Amino acid sequence: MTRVLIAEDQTMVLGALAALLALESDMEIVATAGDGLEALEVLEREPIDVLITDIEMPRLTGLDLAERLKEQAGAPAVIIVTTFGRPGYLRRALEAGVRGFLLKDAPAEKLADSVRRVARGERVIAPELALSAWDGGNPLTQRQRDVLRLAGEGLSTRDIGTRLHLAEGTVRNYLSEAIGALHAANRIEAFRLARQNGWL
Amino acid sequence: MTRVLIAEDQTMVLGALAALLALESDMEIVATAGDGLEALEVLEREPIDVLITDIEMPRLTGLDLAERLKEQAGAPAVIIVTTFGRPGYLRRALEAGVRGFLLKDAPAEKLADSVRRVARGERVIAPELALSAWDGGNPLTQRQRDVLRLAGEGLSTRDIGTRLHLAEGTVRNYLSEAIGALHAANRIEAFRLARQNGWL
DNA sequence: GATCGAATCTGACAAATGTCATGGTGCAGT
DNA sequence: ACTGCACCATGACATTTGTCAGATTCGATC
Repeated sequence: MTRVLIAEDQTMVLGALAALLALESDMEIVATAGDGLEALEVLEREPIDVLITDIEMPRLTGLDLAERLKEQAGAPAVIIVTTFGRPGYLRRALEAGVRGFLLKDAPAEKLADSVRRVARGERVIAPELALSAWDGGNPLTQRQRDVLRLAGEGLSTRDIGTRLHLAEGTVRNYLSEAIGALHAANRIEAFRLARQNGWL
Repeated sequence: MTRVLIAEDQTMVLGALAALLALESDMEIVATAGDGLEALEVLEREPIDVLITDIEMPRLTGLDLAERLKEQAGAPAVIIVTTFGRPGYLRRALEAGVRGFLLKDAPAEKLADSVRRVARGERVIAPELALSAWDGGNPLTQRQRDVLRLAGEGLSTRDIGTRLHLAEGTVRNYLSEAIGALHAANRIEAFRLARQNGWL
């Protein structure tokens, strides 16, 4: 009997996924969690074989969760199930020792199948992403990311400078570099590209 | 026996929702669809009592689908199930004669319950949104929306002008108006605000 | 310890963006 | 027919944003 924990912030999707796996006679849904912190609490008091988790959740994301578990002995095998196949996400997940990485676009049957594989020690990576993981890392430096993230919220150059304790010219420079690195035309496009690729 | 059709582009979520409703003995999942057009095809050849649909889907969105069905006689009752509780979405849905509007944040049991209610002719609106529907309509004019949408993709003023056959000054003017109408500081913030509220 | 490269900062200048004043068109109410 | 009002459209002007050349720091390599 494989003991499963599911973490997902959209309650309806969480319930639906639980219903889906509950149909499998060799699995037991021990508990469900609405975010990463709840999942950690469950893990403290229950032995879990496989943790299925979304990435984008409040308080603690699935990636942060996986990174924390990597340190611990006796941690469960982790399967990430996400909407967004951003290369940066997959890369980070692999570095966190995640054993499965699936897209919500994949057929539903794939999930139970993946749980069994991962429980056996295998790895399961969404095939459409398997290649993209190694086409280079993040093209942005730390500062470029900082600045671009704030620009994406609609802050002006001046406000970004104030927030990061930088001169306006410096902020513009980082933005310009980021725009160049991403082959974008302006800060808006640069932000969209970086976001799409999980580089922020 | 209530005959149900589900439209949702994330295959795994689709499968999970189907599994969830299949547990109910008084419902039959007649078919599932990956987008709005597929749903229309099914509706042509199968009698359906209740259509459950996501909003953001490729090719034909759930809102467009609902608007088309409004015209037709013998159309099914429609329940929208969406991630985003944007006021503009709810307003448009209500105008399209939708009978249910739920968030994916709602508990899973709520779904089967809602299907039964709308099948009986009742309306089901996510309580946290019921109020927000009437706090004023869309503050943007058609042209402001057009321009803002393109600006949000990262196009320059010049490119937007070319695309819409407008002078650059005109484009800047609409953007300026939109920025003012939304109390934003620049086009980026304006885009974010408009998007969050479903005004695009 | 000299050299190189990468990342962090900055200001001057050019280009794009935001504001404002103005005019045109169509439509509802008088 | 006239008035008021909302929306569409434009160009002149001021401000913000993007580019570029260069200075500084710090760690890796020879």
